[in-house]
This record gives sequence, C-alpha cells and structure tokens, in this order.
Amino acid sequence: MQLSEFVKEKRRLTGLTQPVLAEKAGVGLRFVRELEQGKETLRLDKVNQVLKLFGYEVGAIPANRKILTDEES
Amino acid sequence: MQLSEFVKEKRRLTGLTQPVLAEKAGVGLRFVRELEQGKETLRLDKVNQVLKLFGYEVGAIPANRKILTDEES
DNA sequence: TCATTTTATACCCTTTAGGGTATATTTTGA
DNA sequence: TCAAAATATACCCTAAAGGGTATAAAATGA
Repeated sequence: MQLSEFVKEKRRLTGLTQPVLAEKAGVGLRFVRELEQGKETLRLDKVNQVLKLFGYEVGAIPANRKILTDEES
Repeated sequence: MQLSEFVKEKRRLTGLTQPVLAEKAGVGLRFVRELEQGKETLRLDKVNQVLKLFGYEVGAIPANRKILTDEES
C-alpha cells in the first residue's frame, strides 16, 4: 500500500477533511494534498507529523510488503 | 529502530562504504551521511533510493514498532 | 436539482535540502 | 605506532519543497 493511500484511508476512517488533518498535524493544506496524491519528494519530517496522528510513523519495510494491521504489529 | 541505524547497519553488513553506497544509490555522499546521522528533514524519494538497495522501502509502520526481519516480512 | 462542502489546481514567495568540494577528525589494520 | 581509509564537519550554490492564497472543479446531501 502506498503512503498516499494509507493516509487517505486513515483520514477518511477518522472522518477528517484535508484542512482539519493539516491543522491537527501542523502542516500546510498543500502538503496534505501532495501527500495524498503520491508526490514522492516530500519531506520525511512532515510525513511523520501526519502519520503520528494515526499512531504510525515512517519506517523501512521490505519492498512489496503490504502494510501491517494494528493486530499484526 | 531508527531509519538512520537501519541504514548504517545494512550498509555495514553489506560491506559498503558511505561513498560507495551513495554512488550505488544515486544520491550524494552528503545525503548518506545526513541519513545515517538521523537528520529528519530528508526527502522521501532520496531515502527510498537508498532503502531500495537493501530491498526495502519507506512505509507507514505502527509507532514504536521494531523493524521486521526478512523472515517476519 | 442546486447550494454547500470538499478537493484540486495554479501562482508567488521564502526557506532549505542536497550536490559538490575542501578540510578535519576518527577509525582501522599492518 | 602511524600511515591509509573512512567518516565528520563546514562552506557555497541551485533547485525546489512547502506555506499561503485564490480560483476551479468535483462530490455530497437535502
């Protein structure tokens, strides 16, 4: 799963809009949009600010591996 | 495990020097050093170029979760 | 259907990531 | 011990990340 899809899904599951997520994460609205659209040149720290809201963070995962569910983690 | 430690360990296990890793990954030497020193404002795509050499990529992992071994993945 | 909400696109602007390179420091092994 | 290799630090420079904002398009639901 792409980071972009992950964020989009988590955001929707929590019922947040992009502006609200941006505000809660302390990043710009522009950033949230680029993140959800799969831009690859994002800054790591900003991505982490967003993932942290969902209890996640950026890490190294084996290539082509699916994301972990909370139960598997 | 931090991304920085992960890269440093993988690099040493494969017997690469920083300059060689940088060259193989297609990033600058400066970048490899900042990555291994835990700089947080790195660009996602550059980190991915490095992780890809070891068969890994950047992904969302539950916070505080240890890295997966290849067997667990 | 149509107004409201949400998301996407486009622009300007400031800050800085990261490349290169030079120098200093540390590590390593002979 | 000490020369060679590896790593760390410091500098300049350019491209672009990302914030803000304005506008357009799309989605939602009453």
